[in-house]
Amino acid sequence: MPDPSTPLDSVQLGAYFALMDVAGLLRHAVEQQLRDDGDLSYVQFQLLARLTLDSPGGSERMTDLADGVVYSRSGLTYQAGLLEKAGLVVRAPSVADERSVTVTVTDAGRSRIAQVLPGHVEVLREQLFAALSDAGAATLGDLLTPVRDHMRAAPPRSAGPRRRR
Amino acid sequence: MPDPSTPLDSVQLGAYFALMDVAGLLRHAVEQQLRDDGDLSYVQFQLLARLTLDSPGGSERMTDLADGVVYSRSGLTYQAGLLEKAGLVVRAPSVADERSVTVTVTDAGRSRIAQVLPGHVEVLREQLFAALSDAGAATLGDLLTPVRDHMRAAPPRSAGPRRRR
DNA sequence: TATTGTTATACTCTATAACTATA
DNA sequence: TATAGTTATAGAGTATAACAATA
Repeated sequence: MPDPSTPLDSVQLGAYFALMDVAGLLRHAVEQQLRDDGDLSYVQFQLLARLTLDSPGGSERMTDLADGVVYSRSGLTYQAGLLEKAGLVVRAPSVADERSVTVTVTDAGRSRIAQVLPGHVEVLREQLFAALSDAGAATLGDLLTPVRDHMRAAPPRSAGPRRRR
Repeated sequence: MPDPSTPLDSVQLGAYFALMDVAGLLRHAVEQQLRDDGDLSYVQFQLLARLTLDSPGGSERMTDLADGVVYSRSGLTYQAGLLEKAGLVVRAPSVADERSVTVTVTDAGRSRIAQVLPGHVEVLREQLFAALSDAGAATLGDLLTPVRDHMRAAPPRSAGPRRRR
């Protein structure tokens, strides 16, 4: 049961800033690599990777893609539009529900991911795993996966009384 | 000694995506809170927090601030300009080296941080620490602090042979 | 009425390159 | 010459609100 309005202790503070700093630096390095090697933003890489690796048939509805990749619907429309213009995905109305749009990776999209992956892994090895043992990586995943699940489940901040302003 | 061009195993992959997802979601939540409660971006919060909490006399050189907060000099000039326009910091030429500019938090800047901090802590408790024990937070910090140090030390990616393009 | 997705728009942020001034 | 910082500029990304179409 978390206490209400006491400050965080220095251990928690340290974990928070370390997390944000590492992720920020890593994202910066990774954006660079993706842009150089495959002309992709990180969001575009996430979308392509999810369709290529996680999705049956390489297809998914826009709404399902939005959850866990992008934060606004219009942002997803924008990114999907860029991917489609580049020939990496195709959009088509769903058969079951004509309101929905199904996004599908193309062969070009799959090969773009393949093209980018080696350099991506190289950056991760150099930047992240050079200072993180295999056991450390396992622990990190075990710690953060429940956090991700919790954050995805909980409504961001609509509930609760609004603060001063 | 990391192997050259083999793919990452699923444990490492999982840790990587969990890290990026958690940090992305958390940053989103935190940006929202900072904007609502104190009209600050996360970068501005970082700058103010660093000056207020870490710096002797609340002052630091532009160059020193840039390291570890912002990635380009012009980006820092932009953010510092916004903070100065809002009356939260003051810029003045350094006495020792007239090329340098010293940035100093004002009282308004300190009180802005104080104004924003309770809500900030609340978000961290709800989003991050609700799914992370005290021991987990300690472990997380222990794992990520060396990574941060490594990433700050190593040149991002200027060295090494360039990839396909 | 609620949901899916798009569009228009406005804004924030970032980076590159050219430039000034001091060391 | 090298370093510190600013400026101009241009581009990428995001969010909000209004909208159209289907359920």
